[in-house]
Amino acid sequence: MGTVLDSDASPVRLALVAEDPLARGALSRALSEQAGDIAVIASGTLAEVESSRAGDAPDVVLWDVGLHPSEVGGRMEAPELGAPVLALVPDESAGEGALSTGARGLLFRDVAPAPLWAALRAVARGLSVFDPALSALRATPRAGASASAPEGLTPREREVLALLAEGLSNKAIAERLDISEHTAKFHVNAVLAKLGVQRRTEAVVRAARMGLVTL
Amino acid sequence: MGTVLDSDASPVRLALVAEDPLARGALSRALSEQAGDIAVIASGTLAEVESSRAGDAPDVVLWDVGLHPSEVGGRMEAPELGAPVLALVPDESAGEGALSTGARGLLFRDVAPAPLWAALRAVARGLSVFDPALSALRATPRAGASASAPEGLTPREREVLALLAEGLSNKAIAERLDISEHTAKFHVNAVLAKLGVQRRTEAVVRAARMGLVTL
DNA sequence: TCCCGACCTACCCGAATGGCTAGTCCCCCT
DNA sequence: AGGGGGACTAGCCATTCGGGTAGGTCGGGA
Repeated sequence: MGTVLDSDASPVRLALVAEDPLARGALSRALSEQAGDIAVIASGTLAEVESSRAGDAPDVVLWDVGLHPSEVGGRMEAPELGAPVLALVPDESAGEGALSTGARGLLFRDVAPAPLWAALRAVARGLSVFDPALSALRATPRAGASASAPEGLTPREREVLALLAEGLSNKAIAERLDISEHTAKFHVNAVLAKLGVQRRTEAVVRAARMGLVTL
Repeated sequence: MGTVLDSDASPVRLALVAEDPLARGALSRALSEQAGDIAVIASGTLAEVESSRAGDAPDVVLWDVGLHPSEVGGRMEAPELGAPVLALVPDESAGEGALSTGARGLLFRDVAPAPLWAALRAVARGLSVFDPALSALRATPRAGASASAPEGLTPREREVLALLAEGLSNKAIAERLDISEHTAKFHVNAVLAKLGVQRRTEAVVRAARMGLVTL
């Protein structure tokens, strides 16, 4: 942070951390298709990136925790590279772990490119960024209250439920998830069925009562 | 989403809401110095912007709650312009209030330009953005936050709102209140209008957040 | 007295919703 | 290799919603 000019134009220097080469490649490729104000200065597994640390530290670390973060080992080990970490998680449970390791932001792994770029820049500027569906985790100790039935609900359905709780219409949900309105309806129906209700409003109320979503 | 290019290049359409003309001017000026991918399509006080709503809705609302949001009146009234709201608050206490009105992001008023741009883009993409010092909020069970405005809502409307929060259809509400379905719709519409929402689900969420109903 | 607000009823119409059936990928598990 | 499940797309159809407009009654305050 210094001159006036660096305010926005200065490229964001990014360190990309992912154990899975495939995921790393996909992210790296997607990143490179960017206008150019995001520069990948390091990429590799956690060990690789931490060792290859060449003089200049990144502005932000994009950390893909992978599909099965729990299998990796006892606890999740977050990158420690002197920069805020934006974690990509497969689901809510992984989000808790990532947060506890100090992640500054939390997005789902399948986030669309545009939001990802925006999030990276925001985190690089020192902000915290969350997917709305994950923002409930913030500082929430999650007192084992998971009790309810997240089971039965697939990840996609939980995602839809979260948007449902935002009061979005099917069309809006479709746009947000970048799927067809038909599919959005499909998922909404699945949620309604699994929650045993007829109306989306009911679904939101029940979900809120069960702690599936945070209003 | 279609081409690669639209992913990030598409300009963000912003509505700027601030009661204080000075603050508005400062923000507006700062905004205009931007590269150009943020277009201010509306600017003014809450009332002004909400009324001048010209056809196309913004992608994001930048809302400056001012220096003394508590003095304004009993409760904070958030912009409801069909877009996620990024609130600029003077301190943590104001943050709680802003959150309870549904703000999607929370930054301090004196945030630097760069983080602000980044945050605006992220919120426009559907993400939640917080200043790290504020991200711990939300966990607080909206202590004094309730206080809200049962005023504005007539007794009958509050009654309808309660049934709305049960997920009842217009017909069901009509039967429960022993009035015609037409009348039920009438009251529901009144509630929607007074809460500033389009969908009954939204109404329930907002009402819950404001403490008007208990889920 | 007259006006106003709360409350109630009614009709029209386009959009949204939910319910149903059906089909395609893809991946995992047996 | 085959089965099953999740994610996605699709069309059809009846109902519900939401918005707008246009009334009606009643009680209280100006």
